[in-house]
Amino acid sequence: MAQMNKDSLIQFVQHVLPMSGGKAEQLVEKFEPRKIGRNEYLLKEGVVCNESHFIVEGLMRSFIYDLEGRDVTTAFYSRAMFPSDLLSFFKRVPSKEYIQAITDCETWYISYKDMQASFHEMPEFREFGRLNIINQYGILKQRMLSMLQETAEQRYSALIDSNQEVLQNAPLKHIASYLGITDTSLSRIRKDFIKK
Amino acid sequence: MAQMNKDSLIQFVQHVLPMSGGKAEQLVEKFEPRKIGRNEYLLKEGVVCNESHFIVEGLMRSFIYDLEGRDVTTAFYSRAMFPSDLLSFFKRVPSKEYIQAITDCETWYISYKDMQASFHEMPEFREFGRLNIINQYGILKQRMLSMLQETAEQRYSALIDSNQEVLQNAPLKHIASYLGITDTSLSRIRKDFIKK
DNA sequence: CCCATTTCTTGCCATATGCTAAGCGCAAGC
DNA sequence: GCTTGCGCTTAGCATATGGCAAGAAATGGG
Repeated sequence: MAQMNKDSLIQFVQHVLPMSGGKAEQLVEKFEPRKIGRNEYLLKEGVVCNESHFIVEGLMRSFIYDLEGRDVTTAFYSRAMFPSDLLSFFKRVPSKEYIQAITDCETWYISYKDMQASFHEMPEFREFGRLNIINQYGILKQRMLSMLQETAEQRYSALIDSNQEVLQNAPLKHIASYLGITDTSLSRIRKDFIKK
Repeated sequence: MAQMNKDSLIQFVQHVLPMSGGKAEQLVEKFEPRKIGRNEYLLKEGVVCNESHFIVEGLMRSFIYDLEGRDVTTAFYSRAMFPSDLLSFFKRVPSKEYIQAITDCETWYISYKDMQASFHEMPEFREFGRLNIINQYGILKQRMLSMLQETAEQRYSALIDSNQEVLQNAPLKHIASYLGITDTSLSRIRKDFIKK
């Protein structure tokens, strides 16, 4: 396997918490490369999430089965994002959701054990970790707001503006459940959309 | 002003991260009491959130004005919750939302500066802080899921089951915008609900 | 290459929710 | 006591979305 390049991860760390390149390299020292094939699972329901992945290339989604057995997409993850069940990872409880690769993916990952060790050894890592969680929270909150304020069509419009990759690779029904509507409705919305 | 009792805060800390009572007392040493009157603002848009409050008694809500100028309730906060704009507090950016007391409130609060100091001095405080943020994330995620999967009526039902205090003190229009519907719709849902 | 499956679209009708406006009850202030 | 404003309900109609089903189009596996 060709040696993967850590640059995107290092740049991401520096973007979250400004620091020297050398320090950033030190922070990500424990991250290991991984390739995940299309349709492969990164995490399954009932399992404690034990790794934190950073996506270099590819697209993933997380989903759950609701009470009626419907597959509900809870998030999409593409380049420079961390697909994981934060609750499961940090609280060491079984995951309630699945995470699956939509396309072939390449990631850098670190185990829970190594992350805890780095938390203890490097104050910058702690700070990076905290800011990263806060950012996840911010993303989720923004999405919550869009559910409260916007129509399904507006949410769809925002999604294709912000993440073309999802549109091109994820099947319509997964996008629909992510937006909180049915695939039928999304198909109609898309039709109206083309006219404009 | 009568001396407020720190027990509920101490118990909360121990609940989030099990530790001895003495250790817990040490953790919350920097928290100061505060009384907030009905309708008073804890935080306003454009201001950097500088304090983290723990509610001992009372009810608050956070809200924003959307692009059309509508008042949208983003959260309710009651006993043992932390009303704050996490993003503003930890990233030191201006808040996008308001936080206002619905009833007279009593809180224990700590300043950003003191919290940072405690983070550096006490590993347990760091761990408590991280778990606390993760828990906030979990609450938000759960609410996101309810928006994706449940009808407005189911969300209303869940709210009155879990937080009677909101129902009794918050005006219907604020509950409605929190649920993502109009006050008209909520009034109808409530009517249907009584029949059952 | 063919078959089976999945994905997407569309039509029909039902239901949920929004918008506007009217009306009622209640509490605050003059 | 009266007015005013607010909170809540209700009605009529418009729009958005869902449920179901059929069929077309694309995809994948042998």
